[in-house]
Amino acid sequence: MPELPEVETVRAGLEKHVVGKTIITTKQLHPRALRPDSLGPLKTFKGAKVKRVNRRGKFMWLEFDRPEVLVAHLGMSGQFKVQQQGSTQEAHLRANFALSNGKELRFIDQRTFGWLAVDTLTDGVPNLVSHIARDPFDPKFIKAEVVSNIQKKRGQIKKVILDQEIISGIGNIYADEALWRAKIHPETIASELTKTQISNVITAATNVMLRALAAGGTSFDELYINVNGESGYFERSLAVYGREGEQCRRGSRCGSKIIRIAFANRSSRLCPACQTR
DNA sequence: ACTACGTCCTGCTTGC
DNA sequence: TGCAAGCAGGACGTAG
Repeated sequence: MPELPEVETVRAGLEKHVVGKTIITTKQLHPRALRPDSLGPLKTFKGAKVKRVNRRGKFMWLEFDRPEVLVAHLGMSGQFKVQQQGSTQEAHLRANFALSNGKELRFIDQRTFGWLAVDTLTDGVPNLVSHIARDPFDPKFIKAEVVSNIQKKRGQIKKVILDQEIISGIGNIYADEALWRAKIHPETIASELTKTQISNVITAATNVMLRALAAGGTSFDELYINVNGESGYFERSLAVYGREGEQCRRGSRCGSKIIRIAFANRSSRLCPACQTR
């Protein structure tokens, strides 16, 4: 599942492979590939030259030599690939942009939770992204402010850190990992935590995402952009996600097994010994 | 204003 | 063996 590290890997890949290229033709292959509130069709970008690729949380956008930007969210299964023009089409190809260098930028999305949109910027951020909070890697992210905002919330801490309007970039996997690292039970009410505990959660989330980013970056294929959330990091370093029934990795003192509990129609994974309420 | 839940979707896994 | 139910999950709309 693309969370911040995966989206950042895609952003960096796009930056490397499409900045400076001009979009020659566009093709939308699925009705939901474009958000209904998009300011226009994909062909808005015909003849546009890519200037830069930006990101906030899990949202990214391409900027061109014109006011319109292409906003993208990968949803659950979205991918970008840069392939040779005319090469075999992927099964779930949703949109295609022919580039000036003989390649194609392809948006692929099996479960169609992802989307593209034409938008414009206000103060450097697309209007569709203006409600999203800064992520921990944003130079203007102010940790003390976020800690303060989190402490005002009456909801469960996991719900709060998944709220993209409070802190962005964290998804279900990194939320579980961060809470395990900070030894906080996901159902703890945010306002009942100390500032230090909340600060520890944010630090843990930042660190776990940094490590994932490093792993994703090294496994990045030079020839095309392909991120499906399955970087080597997932198999080696996750402490709780996908590890229910297995031993807690807290070292020799904790012999507990990772459990799974229901959370908002989904699941949380945690160590019942390390993460008490 | 805030919270909780349903909805969108496809493919893999589980269980009868 | 075959089929249906369960599960995965981000963001948003709506109901309470």
